[in-house]
Amino acid sequence: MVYFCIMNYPQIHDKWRKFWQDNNINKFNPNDKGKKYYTLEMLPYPSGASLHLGHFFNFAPSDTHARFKRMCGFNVFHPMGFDSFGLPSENHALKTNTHPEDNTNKNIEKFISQLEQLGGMYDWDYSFSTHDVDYYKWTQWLFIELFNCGLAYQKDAAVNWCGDCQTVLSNEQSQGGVCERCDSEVERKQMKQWFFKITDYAEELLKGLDKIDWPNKTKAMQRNWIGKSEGAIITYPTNACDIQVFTTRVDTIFGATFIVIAPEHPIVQKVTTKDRKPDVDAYISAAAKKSDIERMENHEKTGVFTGGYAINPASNLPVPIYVADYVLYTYGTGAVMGVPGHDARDHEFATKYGIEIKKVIQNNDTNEFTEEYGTLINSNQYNGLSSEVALKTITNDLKKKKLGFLKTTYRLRDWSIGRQRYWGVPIPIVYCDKCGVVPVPMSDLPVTLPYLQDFKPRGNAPLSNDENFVNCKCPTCGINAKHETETMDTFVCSSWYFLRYMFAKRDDVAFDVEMTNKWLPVDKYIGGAEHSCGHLLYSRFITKVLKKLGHVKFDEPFSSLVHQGMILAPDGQKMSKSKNNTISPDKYIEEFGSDILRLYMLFGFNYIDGGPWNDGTLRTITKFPERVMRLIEKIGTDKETDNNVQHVRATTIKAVREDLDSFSFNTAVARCMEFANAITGAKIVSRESVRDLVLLLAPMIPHIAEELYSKIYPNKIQSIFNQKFPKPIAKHLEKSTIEIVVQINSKIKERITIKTDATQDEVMKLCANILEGQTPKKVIYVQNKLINFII
RNA sequence: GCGGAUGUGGCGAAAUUGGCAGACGCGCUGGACUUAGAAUCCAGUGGGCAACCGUGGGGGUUCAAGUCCCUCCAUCCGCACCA
Repeated sequence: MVYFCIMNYPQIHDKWRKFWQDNNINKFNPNDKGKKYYTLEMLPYPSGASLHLGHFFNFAPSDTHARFKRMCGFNVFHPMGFDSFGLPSENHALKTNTHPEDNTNKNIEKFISQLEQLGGMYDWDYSFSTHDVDYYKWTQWLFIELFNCGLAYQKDAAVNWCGDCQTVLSNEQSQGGVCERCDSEVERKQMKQWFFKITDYAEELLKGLDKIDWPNKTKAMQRNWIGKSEGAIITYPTNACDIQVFTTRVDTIFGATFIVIAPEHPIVQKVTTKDRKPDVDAYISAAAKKSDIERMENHEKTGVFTGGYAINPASNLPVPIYVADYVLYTYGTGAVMGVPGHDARDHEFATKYGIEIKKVIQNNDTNEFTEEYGTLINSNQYNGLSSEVALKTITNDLKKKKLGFLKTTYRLRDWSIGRQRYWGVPIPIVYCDKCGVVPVPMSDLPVTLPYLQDFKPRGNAPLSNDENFVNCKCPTCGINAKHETETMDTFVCSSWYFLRYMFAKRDDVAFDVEMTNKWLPVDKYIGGAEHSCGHLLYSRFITKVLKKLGHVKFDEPFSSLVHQGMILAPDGQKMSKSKNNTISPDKYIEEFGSDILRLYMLFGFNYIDGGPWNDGTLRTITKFPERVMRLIEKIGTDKETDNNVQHVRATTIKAVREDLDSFSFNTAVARCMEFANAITGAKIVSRESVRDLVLLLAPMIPHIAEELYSKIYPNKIQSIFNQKFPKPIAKHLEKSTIEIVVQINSKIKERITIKTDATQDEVMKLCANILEGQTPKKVIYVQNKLINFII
C-alpha cells in the first residue's frame, strides 16, 4: 500500500540530523547553566547485529523525555554506551564463528548509526563500551577496591555451573535452576570461586528501597530476593554434639517433635548412630545427585531417620533426628525443628514417617486448643501471648539456659563473579608462591585481555591456555608468578558504568569525585524489568560500597526508575525469532523515518504496559504531522485571538508538561491532537498557536518538528531544541463560563452553562425550572462540577 | 503456597482528591470535493425503539463508585520446600 505524503519524511530526517551535527546541537557541557538532569537508559548488549523493536521502545520515548527536560531549561545529561563484554556477545560470536572483539566492534558501529537514525540526543564524547581497555581498567580498579576491604574474596563453595556455557553463574543468573542465557539446566558444582560479599549489605539494600522512587513491583522483588526473616537460633543438644536450628516460630517450640538436617550438612555424620549409617549414607549420596530442578519439581518429601535423638530445650523431651532434602543447607543453619502441628511441610513429613503431631498454639477465634497438648511441659506460661511476644519470652528463657538467641537471616547469597570464559574483564589478581594472592597494583593496570584465536570454553578458563598471559612477575616480590585467568561476570561491568560516562575520556581516575557528587544519583533510569534482581541490585550494592569507601556521597544510584512495557507481536504473543513473529524497526524507518515510528510508540501504548503491535495505527499516525503542516500553510495572523483556542492552548501546554514528565506519552500526543483540532476549528490560524503546538511536539518528533518550525519561521535558521518549552498563560487556563451537571436523585437531568466559580445560590436560581416547584430535601453542590438535588 | 499487577466499546486506549465513563486515535456509517479515493474536509458512532442498561462476577459504604471496603473469578509476571 502506498500512502500519499505531503512531506518526504526520510529526507527531513537526514536534513536535520546533519543540521544538528553541523551546529553541535547535541553537545553536552556539564558546566552549562541549568539545573542538572541525568537521565539514562540501561545500556544495551551489542550482541545482535542491530537494534530491535524493544530497544526502540526503550530509547525513543526516553529520548523524548530527555529532550523535553532540555527544553524546560535543564542541563540534561543523556549518555549512551554498550555492555559489550560477557556471555551474550561471546555466545553470539561462537555461534557465528566470529571473534567477539571484531563482532562487537562491528555491532557497536551499527548500533550507533541506528541510535543516530532514531534521533537520540546523544553526545558521543560521553560514551564507551565496557570492553574498551580505558573502561575495564577501572572495572579492575573497582575489583581491587573491593578486594582490599575484604568484599572480594575466594571460597570453595557449591556454585551454579552451566554445562552448555561452561561457566559458573551467579544465583541471580540461574534463577529457577536454569541458565539465564541458554536455558539449559544448571548443575551444582563444588569449586573455588571469586565472590563479592553483597550479603554484608543485605540490610542496607533492604532499607534503601524505602527512600527511592521505584515501581512497587521491583522493590517487592528485591525485598523478596533479599529475603529477610527474623527469628531465633535454638540449640538442640544431642549425645554427640549440639544441633542449631533456625526458626521464625519459637512460639511453637513445644510442638517440635523432630529435627531435620539438610543432607549436605557436615553435622549429619556426627549425630548418625552406627547401626543406621548405611541408610543415611545412601540417602545423602542420592540427594547430592539431585539437581535443583529435580528438587523443585519433586515436592514430595523424603528423608531418613539417623537413629539419633536430640533434646527439645523447651520441653526437655527427646526428639528423633532426620535427614531430609526438603531442608536447604544454604539457608538458616541448614537444620530445622519439625513442628508438624503448625507447619504444613513438617506435617506432611511427620505423617509420612509416623512422627508425633502436637498443636500448641491457642486458636485466637475459639480461644481453645484445637488438639491435645497434654504431653507438654511448662508451656502454660506462654499461653495467650502473641506470636511475637512469645518469641521474645521463650528466646529469653532459652538464652538464660544458653540454648538460643534472636537471629535475622537473609536469603541473599554472595555474588559469584568469576567466569571460566574468555570475553570479560580479567580479574586483576596474581598468584605468587611466596606472597599468595596479590592484587595487581594500580600502576600495572590494565591487565589487558589478549586477542585469543581459540577462546572456546572447555570448562577451564580460556586465558589459562595463553602462556604469555598466565606467566608474570609477582608485583610484590618480583619472582615468577601466575595471573588469575578467570574473567569477571559482565554484571560487574554494568554495576558502576553510570559513574563513568561523564569521565569517559579521563585516564587518571575512574570518576571525578566532586563532579560525580554533583551529577549523581541518576534522576531517571529507564529499562526493562528483567534486571530487577540482577543489575539493579548489583548497582545499588556497588554504590553503597563506594560510599562506604568514601568515593561518593550518595548511596543509591538511581533515584527514580521506570520500566517500559513490552511490545508484543500483533497476535499478542511475545516476539521471538523461533516463533517467527518479530517485527524489525528498520523497514519502518526506511519508509517513514524514525519519528513516525517514535510517534506511534508514544501514542499507541501505555508506556509502562506495552502491548501488541498494530501496523495500521502506525501507518495512519503519519497523517498527524501532515495535518500540522497544513495548519502552518493556513497561518493567517501572528497573534491568537480566538478565546477557545487560547483556552485549549493553555490547558494543553499544562497537560503535556505533566504528561511528558510522568512518561504518560500517549495522553501527551492526544492533548496535542486536541489542540490541533481546536486550531482547525478557529476562523483564522495564528502563528503563535501553531508554534506552540510544534514546540509541544518537538520532543516527540524531533526531526519533523524542526522542519515544521522552519516553515513557521522561514527566515530564521535555528534549532527548535534551543527554544523554550511553552508555558501556559495563567489567565487562559480558566474559562469565564463552565458547564455543570444538574442531577436529581443522582441522575443526570440537564447540563447548564454558568459563570466559573458560581456559588450554590447562583446555580440554584438557574435550576428553579428544572425542579418544577419541588423542594429538595438535600442539595449537594460541587463547584464547577455538579449540583445534585435529593427529592 | 508467597509477592506484584491487570480486567473498561469492534480495536489501541483515557479518566488528581469518589463527581458528566469511553478523552484522543483507529475502524465503521453517511455526506462533500473528485474521472477516481486508499488523499482531504464535514457529520455520526458503548448497548437499547424507549424508559433504561453499561467499567470481570456478586455483595457493601455513599447523594454519587471504573475509583473506597468485602468476596469470588480470570489472565499475566516474579519467587518458590526460605523453616
